[in-house]
Amino acid sequence: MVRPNAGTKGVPRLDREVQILDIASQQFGTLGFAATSVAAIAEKAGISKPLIYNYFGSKEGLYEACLDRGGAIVAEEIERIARGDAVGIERGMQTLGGMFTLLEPQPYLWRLFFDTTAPSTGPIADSVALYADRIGKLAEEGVAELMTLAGNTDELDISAMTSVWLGIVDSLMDWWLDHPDETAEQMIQRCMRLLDALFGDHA
Amino acid sequence: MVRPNAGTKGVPRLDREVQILDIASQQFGTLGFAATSVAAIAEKAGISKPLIYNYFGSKEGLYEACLDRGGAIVAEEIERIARGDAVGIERGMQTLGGMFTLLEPQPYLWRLFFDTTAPSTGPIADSVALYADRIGKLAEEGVAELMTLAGNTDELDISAMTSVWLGIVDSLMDWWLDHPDETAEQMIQRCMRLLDALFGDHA
DNA sequence: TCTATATGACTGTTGGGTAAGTTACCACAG
DNA sequence: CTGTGGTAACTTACCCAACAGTCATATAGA
Repeated sequence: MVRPNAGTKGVPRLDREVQILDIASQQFGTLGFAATSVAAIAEKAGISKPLIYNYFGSKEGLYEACLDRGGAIVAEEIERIARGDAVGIERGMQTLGGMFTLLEPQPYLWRLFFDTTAPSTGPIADSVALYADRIGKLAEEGVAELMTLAGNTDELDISAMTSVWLGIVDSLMDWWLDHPDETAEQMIQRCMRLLDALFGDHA
Repeated sequence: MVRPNAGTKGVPRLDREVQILDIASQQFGTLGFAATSVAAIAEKAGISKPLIYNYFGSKEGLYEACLDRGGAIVAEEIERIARGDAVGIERGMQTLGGMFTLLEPQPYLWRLFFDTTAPSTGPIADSVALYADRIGKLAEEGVAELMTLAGNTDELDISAMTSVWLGIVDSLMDWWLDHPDETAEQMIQRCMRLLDALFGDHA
């Protein structure tokens, strides 16, 4: 039987993997794990489904690979900023700015770590937890610092405030996805203005 | 053929509908639309799947019914508070308090309106949009008020701030779901303390 | 007997995952 | 400079489980 396209493209595995990860990250990040189909990713990449399974083993394996690639750069950037000497709100703003700059071409990467439709058990949950924890830990550390300065060291308060902070970052990333023409710099300026509106000396 | 249970329960339709809506709302609200299966709802209710289809027509119809029931009370409460004379942060805190009190037994109801796994086209999207808009409009109105007081009337700024505000409510509801022993009153007190930590006169 | 309440058993589709084979290319023996 | 065998890249066609949705039928009570 004639299979006119089998094996004829000759794209090296590593190149193909990068291409697949780019497309998969975008799909997972915008639609969520559950709503993303492997077949759709294959079609967007112009290849067949089995090639993806050959390279990544399973849908979860593919998601994990996306996480590993995206998580590394995001966590490193946040850690870099955490090593600086900014504290409280200032540290928060620096972190936000770092995220905007880092994720300028692909704000959806942020959502990989907090996708509620990802499986909550199995190896993927561990992997998600790893990065979510790594990011969450740093967030919690920053929040705890701020709260301590304000004289509040209640653990549940800190936990709730961390959740709120991550929710704020989340919603800003969502908003950015809905306004793709905004540059990172514009987002940073906008956040400054929002902060001003909250903390400026008005009644 | 023997069907020992068919038609023997004699539960009036309205009672059954309420029971189904209770269970469905909880499942949709905690797992999301996509991850919830009608069969699972039927099993939890101790009835069969066709009865649900008989009463609600489709999975989307069931979701819509959940929305209508939940949306009505949530939107009304927010509107009630909006009619009051609180403005700015104060109005925000009152709204939060109202939500906590209203949703004390079922914080997951909040998530029905902002479920990203719900279909984005068709009648369900309209229904979701209806309530999300109704809630979003009031949020935007409150945010615009606050921003105007601070001298900022930029539309995109207001849009972003509204998104952040809804994200804050969202993350507090999520946190509450993870800490089911907290009472509404405790949540309100906690939010007060978080607000203090942010706006108190510390360095 | 008529109607509301209810069900077991089915269908069709979607989507994750797989088996088996095809094509191109490269290394190397003759 | 040719065959020949191994391997990497790739595909078609399929399997199977989960799940939305349906049909025909059964029970109980007015």
